[in-house]
Amino acid sequence: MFYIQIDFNSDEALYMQLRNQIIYGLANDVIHEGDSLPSVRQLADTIGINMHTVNKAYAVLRQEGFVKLDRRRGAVISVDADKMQAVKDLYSDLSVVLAKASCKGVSRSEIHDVVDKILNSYEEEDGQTDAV
Amino acid sequence: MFYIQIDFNSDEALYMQLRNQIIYGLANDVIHEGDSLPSVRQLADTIGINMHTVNKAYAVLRQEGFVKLDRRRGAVISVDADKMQAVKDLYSDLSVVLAKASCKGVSRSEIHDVVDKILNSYEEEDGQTDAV
DNA sequence: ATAGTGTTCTATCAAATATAGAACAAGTAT
DNA sequence: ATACTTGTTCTATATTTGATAGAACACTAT
Repeated sequence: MFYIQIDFNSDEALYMQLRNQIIYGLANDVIHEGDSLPSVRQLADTIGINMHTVNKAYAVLRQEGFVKLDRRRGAVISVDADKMQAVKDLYSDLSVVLAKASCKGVSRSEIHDVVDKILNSYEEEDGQTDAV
Repeated sequence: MFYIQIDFNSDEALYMQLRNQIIYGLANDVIHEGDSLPSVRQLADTIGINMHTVNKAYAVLRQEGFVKLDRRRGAVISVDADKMQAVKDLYSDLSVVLAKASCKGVSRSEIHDVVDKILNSYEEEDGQTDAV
């Protein structure tokens, strides 16, 4: 298990890196709805971090509506697609980022190009690899 | 002085809130190239935080190429528009945000709409207010 | 000279991060 | 039933970050 890359020299918190990696996996169709994530202990052992750090990442993902907890199957991918909330979150997440880019002279069309480039990268990835 | 709003109950660091507010001011044309920012001590006193916290925000803004230090005028807005770097930064800043939105079912066109909505809000603001 | 720039140094306190070990209720496997 | 695994919760500790504070420095403006 599996594709997750953790950078121990990063200034980003380990549990946040882990959360992000799982979201990337979802966006790139490497992880799918209904998949079981490894147990907190197992994943912690695999990537060499503490159980509680993985648990925190899972708790965040649950809070954000990406996983649900099935007592028999552990943490299961179950995306709660609250569209209204998602658009709200997107708006606040983008505001600072776009302001910064705009100040730096990145044009509207260039911003749209970057967005498309990122979105296209999801579809180019093959989603058939059984990663978990 | 002036439009800056700090939320002491936010989980976001004060110096980062301050940095963001100044970038918002730039994007919304409330602060302009060549404007002097208040001194670290003065701004700290105005918004009720420590001098070193303001200094850290200024240091970050300098590091990111938004202000330069003029010994006679203090911190002066001077946007170093390194387009290549700005697009790179935009790309990495957007990757997690867009992955999250994409997982939540926000479509490509909806994302572009949010981007345009944010960018349009900059142009709607009048930039004639002498804020500093 | 006096006062004001940003900056740098030490210091302290609170909070966040990561680690560790132990235990719990619930479910699975044998 | 027994043993094991699931996420979760509790206490505890070490490290780092964020925010505060006071002092001082080199430089500039008046």
